[in-house]
Amino acid sequence: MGGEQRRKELIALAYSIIAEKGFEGLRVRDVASRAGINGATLHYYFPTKEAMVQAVVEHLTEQFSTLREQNSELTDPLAMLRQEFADVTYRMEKFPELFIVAAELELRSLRDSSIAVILKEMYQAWQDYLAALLQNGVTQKVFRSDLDVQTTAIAITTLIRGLGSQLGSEKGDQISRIATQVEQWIMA
Amino acid sequence: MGGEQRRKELIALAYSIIAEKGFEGLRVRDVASRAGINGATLHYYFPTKEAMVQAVVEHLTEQFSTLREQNSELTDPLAMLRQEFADVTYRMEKFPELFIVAAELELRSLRDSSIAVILKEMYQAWQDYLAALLQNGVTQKVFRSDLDVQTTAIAITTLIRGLGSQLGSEKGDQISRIATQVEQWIMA
Amino acid sequence: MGGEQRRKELIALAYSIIAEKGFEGLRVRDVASRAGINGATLHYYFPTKEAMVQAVVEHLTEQFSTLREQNSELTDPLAMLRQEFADVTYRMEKFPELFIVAAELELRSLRDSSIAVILKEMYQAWQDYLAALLQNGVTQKVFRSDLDVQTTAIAITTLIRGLGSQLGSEKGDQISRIATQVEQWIMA
Amino acid sequence: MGGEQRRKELIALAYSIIAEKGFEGLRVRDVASRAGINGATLHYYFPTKEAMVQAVVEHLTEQFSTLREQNSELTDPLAMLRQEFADVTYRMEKFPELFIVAAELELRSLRDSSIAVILKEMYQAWQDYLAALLQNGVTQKVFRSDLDVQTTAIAITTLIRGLGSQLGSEKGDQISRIATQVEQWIMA
DNA sequence: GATGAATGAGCATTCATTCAT
DNA sequence: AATGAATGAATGCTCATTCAT
Repeated sequence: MGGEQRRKELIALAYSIIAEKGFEGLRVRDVASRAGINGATLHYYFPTKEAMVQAVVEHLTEQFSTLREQNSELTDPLAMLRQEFADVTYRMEKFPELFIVAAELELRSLRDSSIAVILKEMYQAWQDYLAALLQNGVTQKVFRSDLDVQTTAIAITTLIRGLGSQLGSEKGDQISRIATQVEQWIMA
Repeated sequence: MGGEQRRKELIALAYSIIAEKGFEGLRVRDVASRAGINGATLHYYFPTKEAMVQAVVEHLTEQFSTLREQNSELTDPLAMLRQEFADVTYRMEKFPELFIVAAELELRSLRDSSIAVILKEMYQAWQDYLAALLQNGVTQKVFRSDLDVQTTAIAITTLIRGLGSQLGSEKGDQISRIATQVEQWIMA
Repeated sequence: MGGEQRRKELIALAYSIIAEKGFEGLRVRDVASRAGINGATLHYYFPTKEAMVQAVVEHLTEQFSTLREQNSELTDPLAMLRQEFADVTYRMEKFPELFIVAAELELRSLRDSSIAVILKEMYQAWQDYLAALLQNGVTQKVFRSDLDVQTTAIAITTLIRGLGSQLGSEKGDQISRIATQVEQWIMA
Repeated sequence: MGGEQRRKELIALAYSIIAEKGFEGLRVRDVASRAGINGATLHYYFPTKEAMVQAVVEHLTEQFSTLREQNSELTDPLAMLRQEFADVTYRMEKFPELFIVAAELELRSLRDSSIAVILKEMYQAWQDYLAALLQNGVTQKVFRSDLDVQTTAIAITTLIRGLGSQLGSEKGDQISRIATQVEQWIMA
């Protein structure tokens, strides 16, 4: 449908405006004008600004889970962990908005429980995936036997989330050095 | 000075409002009314809202560097690292706003370079302190010899910053578990 | 167009408020409420108060040059000069705001060069017209041969501008007496 | 008295601010700060802003009548008229604020009858002086016999008032050219 | 005389939202 | 689907004025 297409366009535009200017700088009119439509028309697609934001949240979770689905053929825990870091590095360079918008949403989730729920779910899935991966590595004796997999999963996701929302041109280097460190730490 | 006192009160109030509602929810009028004064009176202390925010930023950096100064008598690297985690845990429980406001500022720093400068300085001091601590530990053979101290310092600060701005009742436990893990990882 | 109509209405209302209360007394809200619309709606037509004022300036120049265009069929210099005074008298009685707003703008032009430019152009055209008229009269020996036409043109326009912004019920008489004097002075 | 001195200083400062920025730009605080005192202190000298403005009006009338008193020894009508133009030229160059503030007040007098009264008195005195001068010249057959002295007096004052509030670097030349013209016109 | 602190009323402007067309 | 026009409720900020000290 043309209508559904436009809706998606609007969501993507709102998404990039949030990345650019934060939630603070998100204006219904701006989203509309970037799409070449009238501000009033936008309300045809979203009854309210809040509804648009909700759609952006959903958009983010989709973006977030896109890559993981494709790498499911790997089985080697270390390779999978490395792939994880590679994914993140790739996304940080290609789609830095992803991390910025995520950070904006995390902050917002402190006051908006509906966002909190969705975000929690999103990050939980990531953590679970990592925890399973790590557990697998422990079982295969690739990773050290005294590893607290749950805590490590939390640590890795938190680390990555934090790195993502920080700025810096040498981000790619940084993350690869951190990846190397983490590997060293958890390897048997 | 009565005037200076009120100024500080206003900064503290703005600070807590930012923690509660984010920058998005910061209203000059709200700060004023919480202080029991007229909105116009606030402009007697701060010519502009932006000036007030700047004062809040300075307030945050002061808050941030308060505790570290007191623990300077320690010399044992491991004890110092543990103290670092203990400090953070203490602050997260007693002054969770600290981390929330910091996270708000981090996001804002993406668009406001004057904030970026101050934050960078603030975190850099922390990282330098940690790096020195870790290096000391490596030299004393308390920490493993293949430790990349710079990267580890970045990892630890990023980890803590990330944990601080996440919510959750069991935060204290989480951080102590992570502390234990990190210890295990970096010890010789 | 309904929209263009309203825009003109707003300009006319701002124009009369300036005539009534001066620039000092011009309030966006007042203009809006006289038009029966919300203050915010006015900003739909003019992005800023300053833009509205600019539109008023343009309105004034249009008003100012309206009559002259109609009298272009006259050729006798004396008749044309008399017509000029008659025009002014007519306008002073029918549209006294014209002169008051013009005087307000003249004062404002001392600090706002964009207004200065427009006013200068407006008055220059008038002076040029008068100078040509006077020169014609000199050539035709209707006016005295030692007449400094440029200076006289300046004197007459300045005189009229000054009279216009002065108040007084007997203005009509005054101007006709002055007209008679000026005639006497410049006639051969 | 030191107090009376300061009062005069404040009036002079308000006077120059009006010349600079118009009534629109007159701020009690600005006047005070230029005098190096607190805005509240100014209210010790003037109960209200309006009272200060009234004092400025009086100041203007004093300024206005200063020069005339000194030239009373002249008796030749033509010399006196020339002196009048010379005075005006001198003032326009040395104290252009005089004419600007006068123009501001003229406009204000349209809405403030108390100012209108004072201004009318001020200009009337000038007109009366000029009318007497002209009448004297007619009697002495220096000026043409068909001169309408009242009207001419009005015309000359209006002309000068108008020239004064117009801007332009070549003002001095302009006024002397006009003076020459007027002389030519009214001489026998 | 002078000031710091406070205030109320007001001001231009912004913004999400509504609705007839 | 789309828009022009409108609105109410805010928002940051200004300013003359007040008053205790």
